[in-house]
Amino acid sequence: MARFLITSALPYINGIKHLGNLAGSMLPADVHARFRRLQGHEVLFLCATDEHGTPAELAAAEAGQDVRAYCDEQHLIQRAACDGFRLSFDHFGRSSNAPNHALTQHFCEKLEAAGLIEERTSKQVYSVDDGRFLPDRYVEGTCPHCAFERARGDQCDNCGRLLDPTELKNPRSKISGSTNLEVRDTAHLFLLQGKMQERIRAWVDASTEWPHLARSIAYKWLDEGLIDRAITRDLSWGVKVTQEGRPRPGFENKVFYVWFDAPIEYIAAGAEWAEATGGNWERWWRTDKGANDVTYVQFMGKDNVAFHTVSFPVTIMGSGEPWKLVDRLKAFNWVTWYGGKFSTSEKRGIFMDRALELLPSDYWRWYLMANAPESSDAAFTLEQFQQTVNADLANVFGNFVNRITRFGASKFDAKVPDGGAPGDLEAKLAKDVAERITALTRHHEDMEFRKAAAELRALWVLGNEYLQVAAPWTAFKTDVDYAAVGVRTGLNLVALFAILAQPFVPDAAKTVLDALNIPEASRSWPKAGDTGLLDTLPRGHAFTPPDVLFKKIEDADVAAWTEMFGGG
RNA sequence: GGUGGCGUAGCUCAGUUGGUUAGAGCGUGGGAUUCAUAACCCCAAGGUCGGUGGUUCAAUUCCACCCGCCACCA
Repeated sequence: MARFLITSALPYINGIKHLGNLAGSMLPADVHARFRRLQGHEVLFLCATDEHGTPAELAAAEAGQDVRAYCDEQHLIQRAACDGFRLSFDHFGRSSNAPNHALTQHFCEKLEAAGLIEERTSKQVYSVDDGRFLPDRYVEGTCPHCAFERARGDQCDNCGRLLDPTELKNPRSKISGSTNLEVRDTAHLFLLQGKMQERIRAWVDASTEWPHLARSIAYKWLDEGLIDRAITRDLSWGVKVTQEGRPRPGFENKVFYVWFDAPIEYIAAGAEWAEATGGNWERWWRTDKGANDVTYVQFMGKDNVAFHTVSFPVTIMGSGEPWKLVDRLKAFNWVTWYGGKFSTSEKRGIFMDRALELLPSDYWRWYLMANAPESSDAAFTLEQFQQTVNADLANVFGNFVNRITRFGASKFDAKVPDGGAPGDLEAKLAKDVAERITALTRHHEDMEFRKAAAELRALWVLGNEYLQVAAPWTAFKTDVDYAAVGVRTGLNLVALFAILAQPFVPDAAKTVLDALNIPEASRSWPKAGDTGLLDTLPRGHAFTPPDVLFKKIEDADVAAWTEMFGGG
């Protein structure tokens, strides 16, 4: 038994996430967490909403809400959607909660003590009417190079040139449209990442288990040289800046930059979990307090790799304290909607809450993992979704469960039949099943989700192939004992298939295992070398054929959804 | 613009440390079956492995350049 700390990239607070966000971090993290638990390992699976930053403030303003109230509401919405998708977080926290404030301040003070923080003054655009400093991209104006009238303060979308907001002609606030702007001096804390360059490089050198892509991204950043980075902003919503536990002089109206405090929430979510459950979070996060044997696995989208391999490690390692660093990481590409981007504003694509209104979570979970965007972006289309789900879940798995439990119920009184003895056919099946379970287990351990799903499907097919040949419905007429072997083996396969399906389709698996009256203690992952998997159910063990597991998606459904979501 | 990833059957993707007939699922066509959600099972057709050059006895697999898509950085 080992210990696994698993985190998913934190969903940002400004609105419910779409299926692409789900497929790229939260869902695979959940599948992996479930798999490790089933193997008997100890797992702490953490996630949280990332709530600070200007986009949250603007979204709140647009909704006509106070930012705190907005985040409270959005957090609950996202949490409900995560529950609906059966994401089995041990804790789903909030970066705006107290533990993260305390830890963020703690890290900053430790970094300062280590000589990695410097206060610098810079010039920034201040909007008098908005009563606030404006982030670069919230200043709009005319490009000094190409005269494009809607250039952003950081870059001109027309000519592509990088800009400084003070260069813009006729600058205005993107927030209010006000032109009453001034350039003012403002002080900020800078994290001296450059000083950590060699320590980070040595750590990346040693991180040989990372995917090639992750290491090359990290090396690219290191090769270009780490840049000292401002970690505070002139905002009110966020973590206050402190010094020796008190408000830092001159920083009373500033907060930490969201990119600094957000990853710290991974740790703080552990502290929140401890508060809620009485658990010991430091045992998971501090190598001096029991976390030495923990394997830390992170799931994220490809855009986030640099922050997880370089920026956040600078914070953690720079503190000089023995915090747990990532051991294994899994990065995903994007799921696209008919080859294009999901878009909230244009109502393109399906979002988590809407998806659950259409179909149970298992349908989405299966499709998104069987087609996970592992090697490149993966296109989501309703047609492909319909075909995959109908074929894999309804026809191959669901129908297998249905055909054998119904036959067993009608001919053998809904009890696991006695009589007969397994022969060559069953021996061959046992061998094939064992080989595929070995492969399936390896793919889960390697976090190869597409391959794991394909392997699981292949196992289900083995069951159908077996029944086709054993044909207990034919044997029943002439050789009841042989029919009994077929039914008994088939029922054991049902239980086994459901056990193996739990990480991907937990609800359906539970329905099947409940229908077969399989005790909770007997639902764990098979171990290498387990034998007799096809004859574990006691003779006479009663079961109830479950209702149809997966209803098929009809063409009319697809047509209606296409209309609804603007597909194609 | 720089860096990295990707481009393989109608669709979604494996794979090839260079080597006889390039794989899977879906979709399509045919067959078998009736326990089952008109499901399952078997068989078949389908690809000049993005393009152009190069290295090699041999390249889809290595190299160069080009085209297209994606991401990050500037």
